[in-house]
Amino acid sequence: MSQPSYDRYPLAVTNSLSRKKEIFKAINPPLVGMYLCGPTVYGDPHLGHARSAVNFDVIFRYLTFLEYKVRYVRNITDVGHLEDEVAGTGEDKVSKKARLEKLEPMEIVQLYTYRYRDALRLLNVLPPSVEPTATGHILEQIEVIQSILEHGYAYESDGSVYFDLEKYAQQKDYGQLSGKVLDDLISGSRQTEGLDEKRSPHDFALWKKASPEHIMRWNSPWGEGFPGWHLECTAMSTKYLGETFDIHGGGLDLQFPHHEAEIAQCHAAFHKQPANYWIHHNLITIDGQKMSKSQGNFITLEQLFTGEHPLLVQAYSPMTVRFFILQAHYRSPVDFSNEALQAAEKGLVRLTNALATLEKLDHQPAEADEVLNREINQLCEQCYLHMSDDFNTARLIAVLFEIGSKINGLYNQQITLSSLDSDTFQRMHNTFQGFIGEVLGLNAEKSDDSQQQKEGLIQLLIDIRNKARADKDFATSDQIRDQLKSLGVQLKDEKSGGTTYSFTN
RNA sequence: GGUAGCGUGGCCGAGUGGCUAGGCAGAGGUCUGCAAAACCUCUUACAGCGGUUCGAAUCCGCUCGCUACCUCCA
Repeated sequence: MSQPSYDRYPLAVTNSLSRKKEIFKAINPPLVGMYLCGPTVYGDPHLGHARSAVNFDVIFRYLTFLEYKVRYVRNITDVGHLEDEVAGTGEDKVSKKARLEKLEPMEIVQLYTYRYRDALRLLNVLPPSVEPTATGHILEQIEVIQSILEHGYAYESDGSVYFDLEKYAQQKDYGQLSGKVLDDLISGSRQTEGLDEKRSPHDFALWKKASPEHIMRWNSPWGEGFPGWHLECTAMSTKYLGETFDIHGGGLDLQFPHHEAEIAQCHAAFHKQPANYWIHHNLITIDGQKMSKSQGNFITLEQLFTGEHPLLVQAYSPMTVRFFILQAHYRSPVDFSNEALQAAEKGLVRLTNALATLEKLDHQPAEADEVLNREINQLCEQCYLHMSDDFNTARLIAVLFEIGSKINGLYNQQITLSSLDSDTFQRMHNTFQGFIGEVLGLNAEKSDDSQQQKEGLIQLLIDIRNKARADKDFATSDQIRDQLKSLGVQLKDEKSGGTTYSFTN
């Protein structure tokens, strides 16, 4: 009967293909297919992985919030990602790590896949609908290669298969995503040796012949080998989302060459574009420099959560990190600093305190204040409008702080609670809770048994302290409050005479 | 060199041709046994120089500074 939310709040997304904001139209609503390039699992998850996962988690959550039915595919790269893609001479990243640590490649894959998932769970990132691996889709990748060969955009050379970029660029529109022209690439490329197999240095491998010592190898029509890095995403997105799907995402650093190659492969194999909307999030910098493996300045998530890193003055909770990431728009660069993390930590406390206060409001409508009701309703409306404007979490959070101030005012009785009508109060309640919890995913951890025990103990101390206060034994009451504070529990004496508490770490 | 982008108040970070977010930090106040939290008030910015305009931080040009991609990276 009622129209779905996505019709009421049309979504604008910045499409990297056109470099413009476009109105999002799903191919087959309410279904939405979304693919995100996940990690290559050969090392510990770091801040950059967190940003990618959190940014797209919120996109996934908001689409779902708007009543789309989203199939969200986020892959795990466990083969084919070489150290030097262009020369094709680099070692496979997973293989190299396995060799260095004297482990089987699949042990490396298993170890870092679990670490990645564990870190994301702490960050309250929802699991994707499908999390496929490259090694689990060798057959599909071979099929894509065969299709590209049949269409004449690839060639076999000594047991390897390469994408014929020059031919493709002559006949199709290459470089639409990155704005790069093949001629520039060729003229700007460095001299490389041992490229006899390739017709052009920028032809990329679809299938690589395995050298005798190479461990990760599979049978194929071209002999034993392994798939090229760009290919897996084409094969897996096609399998689970179709030849053309709605949204393809990834980090800005993947735009070229990875995503450009995906577009070329898809056109060459299926004569279709893979995705209607390409969404790229910006990267995290540290002291203004890109965080990267090669610079050695990256901070792993474990280090961030424990504080054990030379650059960190303290530990930061996963929710603080999540909030820090979401305070900036996904297309803006984010520079890491302790000051910024600390500010985020405090801001998050303010927001979650307001959320707790909301639950304490006992609303009994009386005479309505129209100005106030209109104001609250407008704030609620803005939450949708900002998120529907290219997932602007920064503006959403600003509005949530404003609603939080209203909630505090209502609780302090500086604003008359009864002057809100029932609909407005309900809407404020659902919007505030929904956007903080369901959309931004900033909800506090669920309480378990030990949590309940802890809360019982705190309540006991509060009772003892309040008795001391009633007896004007402030030495005792202050001692309880000070010691609880040093344990990370902040007591607050309310005007009404009761005492509440919150956790400060 | 080619391509893309950025420069906002003490800090972080939105946004936009006129209504000039938000958070953190700082100052003062209300409340409180004292605190904490909350609330109120204050500090008012858009690199520089030109141009378009009734009006620009927002559009255009130039200058300076910074970053990313063009090699692997989220």
